[in-house]
Amino acid sequence: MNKKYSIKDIAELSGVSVATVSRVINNNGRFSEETRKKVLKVIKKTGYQTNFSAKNLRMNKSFSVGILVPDISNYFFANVVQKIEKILFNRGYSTFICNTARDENKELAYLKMLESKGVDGLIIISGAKAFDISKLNSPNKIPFVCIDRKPKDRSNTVFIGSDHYQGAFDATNSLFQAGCKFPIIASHNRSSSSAVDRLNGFKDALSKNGLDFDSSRNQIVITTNDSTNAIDLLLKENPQIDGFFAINDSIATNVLSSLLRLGKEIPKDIKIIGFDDEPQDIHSYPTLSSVKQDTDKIAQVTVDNIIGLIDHTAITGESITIPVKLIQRDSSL
Amino acid sequence: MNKKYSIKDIAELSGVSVATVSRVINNNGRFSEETRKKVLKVIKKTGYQTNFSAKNLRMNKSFSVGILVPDISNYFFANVVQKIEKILFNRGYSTFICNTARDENKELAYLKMLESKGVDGLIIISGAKAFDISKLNSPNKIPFVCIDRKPKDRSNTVFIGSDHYQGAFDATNSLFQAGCKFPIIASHNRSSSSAVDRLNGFKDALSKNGLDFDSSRNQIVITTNDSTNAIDLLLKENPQIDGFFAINDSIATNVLSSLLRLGKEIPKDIKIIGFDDEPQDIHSYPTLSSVKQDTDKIAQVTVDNIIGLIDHTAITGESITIPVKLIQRDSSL
DNA sequence: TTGTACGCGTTATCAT
DNA sequence: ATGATAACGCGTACAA
Repeated sequence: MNKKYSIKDIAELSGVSVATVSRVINNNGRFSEETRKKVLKVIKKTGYQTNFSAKNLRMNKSFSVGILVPDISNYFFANVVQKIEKILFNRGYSTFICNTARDENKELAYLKMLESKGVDGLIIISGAKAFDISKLNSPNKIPFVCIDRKPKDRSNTVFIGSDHYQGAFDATNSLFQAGCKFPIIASHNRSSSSAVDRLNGFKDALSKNGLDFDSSRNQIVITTNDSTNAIDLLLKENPQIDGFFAINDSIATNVLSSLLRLGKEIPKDIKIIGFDDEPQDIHSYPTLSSVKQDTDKIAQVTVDNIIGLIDHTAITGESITIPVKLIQRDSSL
Repeated sequence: MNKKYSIKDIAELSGVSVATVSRVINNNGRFSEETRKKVLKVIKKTGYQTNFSAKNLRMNKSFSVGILVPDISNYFFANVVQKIEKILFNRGYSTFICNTARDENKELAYLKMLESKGVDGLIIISGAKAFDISKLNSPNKIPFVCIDRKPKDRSNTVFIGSDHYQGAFDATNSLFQAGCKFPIIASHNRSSSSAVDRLNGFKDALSKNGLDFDSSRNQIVITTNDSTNAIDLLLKENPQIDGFFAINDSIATNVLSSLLRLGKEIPKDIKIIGFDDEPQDIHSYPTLSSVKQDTDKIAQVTVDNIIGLIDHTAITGESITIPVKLIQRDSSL
């Protein structure tokens, strides 16, 4: 087993000073090609690696960022976090991924820890409604970007989100185009800015097609794992219902299975479109239509902006909307 | 905005030396109750937080661990990682979650980075078949535990895995008990120790019920998103097939939708059981039976062991098997 | 082009 | 019970 080498060891082994080694490693200052080769050779031979604790301390920079995410086992979140982490790694940053479980106290605890660890930047995914960076001690010090849920004050951050409104609008509109006369929206009981946007898109698509939104007839809130009874009731009261726009794919599959259980034929009797384009959508029967968020783009834009903020090459106050795409499958044809 | 306080500032503000402040913070050495109160008061007022870069440098310990995971958007992995991260955080450790995408080069790159960042321990989830910690520079220095996939050499690590064999055996056996005469296994084309264990469990359940395993008739390897044709073919050749044990839920739903597409009735004509108990199993139609891994237990045991190894209160060489549980739903009744 | 010396914030050792 | 100080590994201003 090898021992752990420090920059001092490298200096001694290559017969130069630590300053020179440092310069070679970081390509700073000037040095002869000869010493460069000599030093690099020793580094290679010894397998020397930078001690980041020392470097961080000296430079007051950690080459790491923190990501706050509500639930990493949610497909959309996992997907975008994964892509962000990959891009960050390729750009020399490592990532603390923190699962807040939608708990504001946890969020704060994580933020303090991340601040203490000296992260250079923060990525907040769908944070608490009242997300407030000012709870931290060095508020103006740590730059942060927000994804998915609009923060209260957008002036000191960059906001990146999908075009939830347009996605909902397109999905609902396509239900009409496929022949639906009375589509409704199936949602959960959490209120996030994305959920609000999706609801608005649904409403506007309704009115564009000559219908007024009535929450008692055009909306169902799914709160249980088996919503068969609730849906049965609603359908009995409103037999004209012939389409569902679900606020996410989990609710869409929930609705789908309930409808099948009630003997409905999909898409003949009732059509369904979900949101997020989860992998299993192609394995449901019938296959599930869904609105796909561009997680590649979201991740790329997020990393560009957080690193930009860290390097002072980007500015806050921006609000970036990423287009979405409706994926038509059997459930809405 | 507050400035950033160092231990030196706290010392000055409370009229003691930095040494005393350090002692109070870490509850080391001895100090009067009076100074303790005084110092803590200043800390509270200033919002002082430890600078971990400095602490790490001094103590040669980072209070952080790295997790290598093949694919965080896989439900099982996301779930166990999430729980591990939570427990670690509660025990004062932060976590670098690294997505290796089943790429050995990436795995190595991550390991080097983590080593450089000075992580105190490593958690390897389902790592490369040839996972070899000796590629690192300080091999004997960083303790690690392995989850899910058995490492080549188990003597210098702790291995933690579900009882895949028993899960597969129970699932297959329950198919027989539900009336199946000729169940087959649906698998993917990756070979992992867990996949091998599950296959063996399936085989043994077969022979216990008087059948010999024949890979051309008792096994189908799913490689595409739509396996309808392949399944159709196999069913035509072997009309006696009346049950599927799928190696995971993704393949199970894939098979399920194909069978429905082929006009089969589930579970009347053919019964299905999957593996991992993913959330959407209860939203498929019919609901999907599955073998549930105890991710709570896995996470807890993992953290106990890695911290144990770090603190030298645990030893390597152990192999811990976590029981699984068959969840019966409509697809196999 | 290269070397010396200092400081980053913390903990630990040795005094007092 | 408390204080002074060395040491951790690194980057850099300044000197040579």
